[in-house]
Amino acid sequence: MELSPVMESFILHWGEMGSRWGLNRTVAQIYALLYVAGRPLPADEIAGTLKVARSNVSTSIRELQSWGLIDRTHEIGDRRDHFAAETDLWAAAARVADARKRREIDPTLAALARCLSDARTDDAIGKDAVARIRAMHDFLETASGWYDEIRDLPQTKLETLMKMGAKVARLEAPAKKPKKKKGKGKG
Amino acid sequence: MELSPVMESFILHWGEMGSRWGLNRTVAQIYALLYVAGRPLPADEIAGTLKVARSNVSTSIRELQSWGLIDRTHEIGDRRDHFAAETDLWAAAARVADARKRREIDPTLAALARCLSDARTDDAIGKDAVARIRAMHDFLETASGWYDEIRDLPQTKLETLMKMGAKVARLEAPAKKPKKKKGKGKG
DNA sequence: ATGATATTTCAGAATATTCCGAAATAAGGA
DNA sequence: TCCTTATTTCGGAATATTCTGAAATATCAT
Repeated sequence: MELSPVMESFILHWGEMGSRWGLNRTVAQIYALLYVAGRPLPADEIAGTLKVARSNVSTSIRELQSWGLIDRTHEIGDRRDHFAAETDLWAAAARVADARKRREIDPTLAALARCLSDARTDDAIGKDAVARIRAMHDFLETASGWYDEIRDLPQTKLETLMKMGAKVARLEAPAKKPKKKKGKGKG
Repeated sequence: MELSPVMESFILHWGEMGSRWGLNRTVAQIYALLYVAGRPLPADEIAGTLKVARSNVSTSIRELQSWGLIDRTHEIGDRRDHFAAETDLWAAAARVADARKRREIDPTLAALARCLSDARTDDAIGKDAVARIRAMHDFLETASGWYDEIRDLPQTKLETLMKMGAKVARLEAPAKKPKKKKGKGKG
């Protein structure tokens, strides 16, 4: 596929961004390419356009599939697999978030729980240290639970919720002395 | 500092986790150590406990400071710097989120805006491709704006908001034909 | 079956990141 | 100032990750 200057720039920037979020450059670039392309592309065309090895595309495609970010499609008269990006960005973000939670947060929570259980037979650790580990466990668990609450909301409901959020932000906490409404830090 | 088995396990797991979130292992381990230690430690003690080079601690400390995750303190009669972890996990998470937004999201948004502006003079790119790039830009901008809305909320208000979230989740969207509640993918 | 095309696997090369240790710099006290 | 201690810088070693190209495997048509 022929890349226009802007498409190329888009793909490059997205590759950069992706690599900061745990995907590698090629994986992120492939997603970006499929996203701008707007039509399913076969693996060899991806390799040719991005100038990477065909085998690298194969591996990266597999990774994108494991994140649920692309679909495999077919065209009549063409035996090759074609791949299309998930273009609903809400869905894409939700998939990445889901996957990261499952891969990173959940195992960490389990490890922390194990620490807490082991702490009972560890007589070299102080009560306060255990309390801090518990605080971390509980923090992650709470955040994780909230995530479960909101992950299935469609965009429209999230918008409703966010509007509520703006209101909630303005309700002063009952126990605290209300401070005059001031420019809530805009940036 | 003498590490008990559980403390060691905690530090190791946290290092693992941190490395998946863009911090390197040593950086994450130092944070974990300072977090469980519950008191400020000097750099050489950190190096000794974690068995890493003193210089590595120096570099990692600087990184932790750039994330706003540790404070530098002093003790009388001791010329060395001491470092203490931010133990308020809400604050810590907010700092990391802030920093990542500033370092990753904001520059990406700027790059996308530049793409959109350049697209006007790029006659090789299609209207639909530009529209998709715009969709991505707008998505990030919206998410970014929501983040700004909620980042200053204290935990108590977030809790209120989350309770609302659960309610919002149950309101069916008015415009769309309500689809019979089916097993909303629990896995 | 056989040949043509598509895809995956994998060893090791290329690259990037992390880390150490020596040397340089900074800061305090006599 | 000079000596001592604390910290940082930085070249390159150690390690980890990514990528390639060749070989293996799979799929389909004849």
